[in-house]
Amino acid sequence: MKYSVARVVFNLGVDKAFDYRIGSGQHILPGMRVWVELNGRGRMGVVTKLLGRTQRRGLNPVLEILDAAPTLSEAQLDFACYLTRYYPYPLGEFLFMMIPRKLKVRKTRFEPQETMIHACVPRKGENRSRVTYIQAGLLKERIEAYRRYIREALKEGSVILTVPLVATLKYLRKELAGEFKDMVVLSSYQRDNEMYFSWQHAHSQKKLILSTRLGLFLFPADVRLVIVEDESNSHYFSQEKPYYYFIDIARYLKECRGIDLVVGFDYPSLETYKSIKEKQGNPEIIRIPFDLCATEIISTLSFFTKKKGFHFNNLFLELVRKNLDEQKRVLILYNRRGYATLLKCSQCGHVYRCKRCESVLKFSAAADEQKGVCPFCHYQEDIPKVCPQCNSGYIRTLGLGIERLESHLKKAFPQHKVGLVSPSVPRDAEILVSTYGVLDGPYLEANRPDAVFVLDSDHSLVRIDFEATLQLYIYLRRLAAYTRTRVYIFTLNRDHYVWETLSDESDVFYLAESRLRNQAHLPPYCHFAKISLRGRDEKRLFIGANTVYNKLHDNPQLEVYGPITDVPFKLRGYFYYSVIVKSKQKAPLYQAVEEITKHSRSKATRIAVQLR
DNA sequence: AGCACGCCGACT
DNA sequence: GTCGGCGTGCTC
Repeated sequence: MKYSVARVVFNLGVDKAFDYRIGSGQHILPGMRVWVELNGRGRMGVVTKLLGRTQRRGLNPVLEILDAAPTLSEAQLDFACYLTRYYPYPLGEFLFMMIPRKLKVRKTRFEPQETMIHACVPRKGENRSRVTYIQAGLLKERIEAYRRYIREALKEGSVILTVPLVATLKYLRKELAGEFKDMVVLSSYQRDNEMYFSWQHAHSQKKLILSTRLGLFLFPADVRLVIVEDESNSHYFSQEKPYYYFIDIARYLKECRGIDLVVGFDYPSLETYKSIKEKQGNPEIIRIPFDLCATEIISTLSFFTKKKGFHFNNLFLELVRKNLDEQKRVLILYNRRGYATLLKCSQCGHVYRCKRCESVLKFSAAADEQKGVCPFCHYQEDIPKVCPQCNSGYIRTLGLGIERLESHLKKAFPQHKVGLVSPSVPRDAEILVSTYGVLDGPYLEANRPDAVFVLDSDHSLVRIDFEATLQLYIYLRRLAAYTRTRVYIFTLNRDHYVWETLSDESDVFYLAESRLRNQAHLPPYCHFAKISLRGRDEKRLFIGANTVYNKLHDNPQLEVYGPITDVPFKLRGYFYYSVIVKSKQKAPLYQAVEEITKHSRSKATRIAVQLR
């Protein structure tokens, strides 16, 4: 069969393929990148199919073949098509996510190494594909459990082990390097060339690939097993388009390729909890018993007073002192970065705000650089001593951040070493101060504190987010696993149900949370879409958001809420409104979202969708 | 994604 | 009158 036409897909907003004429002597295979002319300009596209002929006359020629062998395997083309059945994004969007960054740049050629595999490895039989859940309190224990699965799968093909954070990636590499010599690391933090090299290496036979979430898109054709570590971690959510829920992508890859999936966690997401409960796909479940320290809930208005300056309350001081006297290492958690939360002129009351966002600049004195910092876009500004607005008042810093907390602690405990710790700057001291972020990486597990004080547990409950309680529960339980003797939790809401369940079996909390989610029609008991509109003109955006709302409202199968203003409402010069849509059935929701995204293509207001 | 085409308001 | 913003449709 002689092919004379190549069907090409671009990374455009439209879900459409274009046909090009193959010249004599051009050897093209599906999955190759080609350079062609579209609408009068050169463009890179991916060949998805070869055809004998088409109806259309006067096809443009394929100008250049950029690959000596396909950049994308047939398995990847197949998977991209599979994903478009579940997401309202065009095929090209997914195809280009599967190309390493270096090869997305204009006209870079690709000459594969000899060892790279291109042939499509046959799928494993569907009925033989398995899911395994591994629940263990410590990463160390989970890694031990993963070893056996990696070893087995490597006999047949490659293994991808994904982690939510680069810090965890480094830790895992160190742990696994001894046993698995042929290991490749793939992460978006690598430079283009380094990651290109890793990518080529990853596509040779039978490799163990350690990666952040992009690994599931750059998978080699002989992949046999995917392991998703710390499944419920919030870093697995894609922050930009296309929005996806990472564990779903792993599940789709499992179904599409017929491979095995191992899901590891200390505490699962409610989706995963539900699917385990219902024994979906007849999973294998491995539970390693948990070893938790005691937790103490302390009901108090605040851990400090502000009469004539800042004072910690006596109970807090007493408890910290008691632990320090026993030579214990204390960790103090407070979830506000920076020194102060507000910068204000003492004379005219002028408050510093971000130039691009709807936010108040917080004050940071870290690394001895005094700056106003936007908590959302990280815009920075030097703050003068005297107010530029009224030229007379001096600038006051108000509100408590961990940097100021650290300096207060230094004053309260002058005999002891106090230090700030963040996932990126681990440090050793008798009193450590940090935000909750430290719980996401491997740092705390490797540097276990003796006692922990959680000072602002209530803050996390106030968040307008249905995942807030679960998130707090997971953080507190993790703390109890990493801490040697005791976790002290300060709260105003002593009667919140999360406290009652904290020291029970985790099932007690999960059952309570599931019941609430079910009553409130929240995931995993319904399908959920957040349609976000972005635009520079606030009024027009609001009108656009209302149009979206009205369009959806007419559909009796959908529950529609909004439009609501996002947090932050304004970011980097753009305003944000969202419409929330829920539905018992998947089909009507996905169809409605498809309609909305198709018919609202306007330059002034852009739409993004988060589906789950 | 870009670009052309066509519709509408506002202004030398 | 025309200039220009913006919605719509099309690109092999």
